[in-house]
Amino acid sequence: MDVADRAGVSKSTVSNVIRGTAQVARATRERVERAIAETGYHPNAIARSLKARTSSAIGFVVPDLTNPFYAQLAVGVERAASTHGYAVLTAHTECLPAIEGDVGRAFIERRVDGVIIGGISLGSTLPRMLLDRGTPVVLASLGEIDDPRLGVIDHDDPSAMEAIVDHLYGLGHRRFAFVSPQMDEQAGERRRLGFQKALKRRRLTAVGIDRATAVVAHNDMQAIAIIDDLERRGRRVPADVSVVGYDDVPLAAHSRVQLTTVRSDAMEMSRRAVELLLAATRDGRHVSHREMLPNPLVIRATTGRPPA
Amino acid sequence: MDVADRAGVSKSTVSNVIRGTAQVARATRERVERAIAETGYHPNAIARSLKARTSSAIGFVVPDLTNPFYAQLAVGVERAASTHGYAVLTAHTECLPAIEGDVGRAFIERRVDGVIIGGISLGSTLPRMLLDRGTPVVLASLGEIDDPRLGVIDHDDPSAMEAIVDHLYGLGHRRFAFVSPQMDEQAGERRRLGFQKALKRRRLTAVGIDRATAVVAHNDMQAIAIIDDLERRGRRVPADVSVVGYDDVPLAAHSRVQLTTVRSDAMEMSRRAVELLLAATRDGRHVSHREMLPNPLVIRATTGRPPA
DNA sequence: CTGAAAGCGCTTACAG
DNA sequence: CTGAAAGCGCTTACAG
Repeated sequence: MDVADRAGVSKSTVSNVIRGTAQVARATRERVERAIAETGYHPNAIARSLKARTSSAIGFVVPDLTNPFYAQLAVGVERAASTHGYAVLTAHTECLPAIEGDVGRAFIERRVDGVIIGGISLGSTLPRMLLDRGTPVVLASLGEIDDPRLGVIDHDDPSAMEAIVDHLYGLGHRRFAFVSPQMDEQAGERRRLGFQKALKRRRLTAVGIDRATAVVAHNDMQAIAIIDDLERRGRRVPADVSVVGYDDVPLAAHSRVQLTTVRSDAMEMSRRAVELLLAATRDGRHVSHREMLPNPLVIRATTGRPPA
Repeated sequence: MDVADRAGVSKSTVSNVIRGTAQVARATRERVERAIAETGYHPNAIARSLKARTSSAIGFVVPDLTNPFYAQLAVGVERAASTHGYAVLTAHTECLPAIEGDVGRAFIERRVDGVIIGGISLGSTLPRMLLDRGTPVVLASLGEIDDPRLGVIDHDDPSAMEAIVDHLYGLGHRRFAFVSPQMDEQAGERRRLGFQKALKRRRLTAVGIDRATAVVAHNDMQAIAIIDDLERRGRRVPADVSVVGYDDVPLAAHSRVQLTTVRSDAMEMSRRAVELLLAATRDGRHVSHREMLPNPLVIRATTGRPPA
């Protein structure tokens, strides 16, 4: 109204020039533009959202931003979303069901147009809660949850685990341990299962970490923490124990780390996730689409022959 | 309206029971609550925001989420904000002025109730842009920008730099180099200045990294990258070159890294930042308050005597 | 204790 | 080409 008064027009006209859609006489438009500049007016996105019934915001739920893999996912999501004019509400859950519930409620109340989930607790009800309200959701990197409405961008964890075990077995290892994530993560379960299947195929069963000559971690950050722990207790990596991670975070390639791991492309993953999500949002439907990204084994210097 | 019809009351009454503020007869309240449960109704926060003229959202701008220090800052901000019922809009700027401008505009249009800035470009106009519109802002960890309306939670970078140089000088180093951040960060400048002052006090001037026996990096991630680079080129740390970081990210304590650095407490920093910001928001004023957090030197294994 | 009315700041047919 | 009117889904005095 302030701008309208100053330009001597109605607020409809101001709206028309701002959105640039309707026909507005040149002189009128210029007067309005001048008034906008003079008043430093910025349209109120909240009012626009209320009317439009879309928030132009998406939710992003992540267990732990402190893990560089998730941080990269967050960066990718934010970058892709903002390119399309969407804001992103980030929620840090630590895979705690109570927090996941709160987050779901908050996202629903704020009417996010869609949600990208980077990781959730085992058996989480969050996706269904959202889906049932008509909010599209895509899962990035956390395994199949069985709902056809979901979008899923994922890796082939079982194959990756097979490749890891194959590599280690070829080196001569026979005593393997798997280290699950600290958090009760959905994805953890699937990797562990893949690992066990790969062992079974070779008529092996997992042993405790202290008896193992090869330790497979759920992700890189954990592998790096395990190396720290082993070395503090006087065991050398890889001379005494081989360690394998998962994700290929930037640090994994560092000269002091040189972690053998599985490469995943968080940037590409999040880019695709946003793309699929926004397409669904535009069409007012669920994503209902799944795709796999390649995740090759990267052999570096934390794996070697077992001690004789 | 749906809930109201089902409960046979007006929407005013529904509103009253939801907000729990006005007096509502027991029987009526129960009918309404039942109707809410049956319909799975969730209030529309957008409409509420429009009416209330507050979004219950804060903005968080960060140069690079991939840096664990910033990731921790983000976690702390999100955790503290959600505790108070605020959502956080995260924006990743890479210290690019163009992006900072876009972010500022987006935050203003979305009417965030305040913004926390973890890092911005040198000479950024973002804080003023926000402040001038009446949006409170607090700067975390990036040095003083001269505006009394700002909230500032910071470290004493000059003292930390003095402590670093003192440590190195005591070890016998005389040829120092400083490595600025890749991004054109505000904070980088101040640390560099502190570093130079500390050298000057000892009648020294900085040399290039290849001639230095002691390298001081703007932050840990950079220090870690420098170690990688040096070691790939055959120089040993600390036998040939000492390296010091800044931040004390979790990784700095790792057995394979053991980085000498300056401790900062991102969690505490962000907690305080949110606290100050929300207090200002509630009172409809700017923060206008600054405080320093301690940042002691942590001596680990990347610093030692210079080669003879 | 309950509800009708006004208003938050926009957008969007529609009439002129 | 321009503006009056209705409506998005809430909240909030205020009357009854």
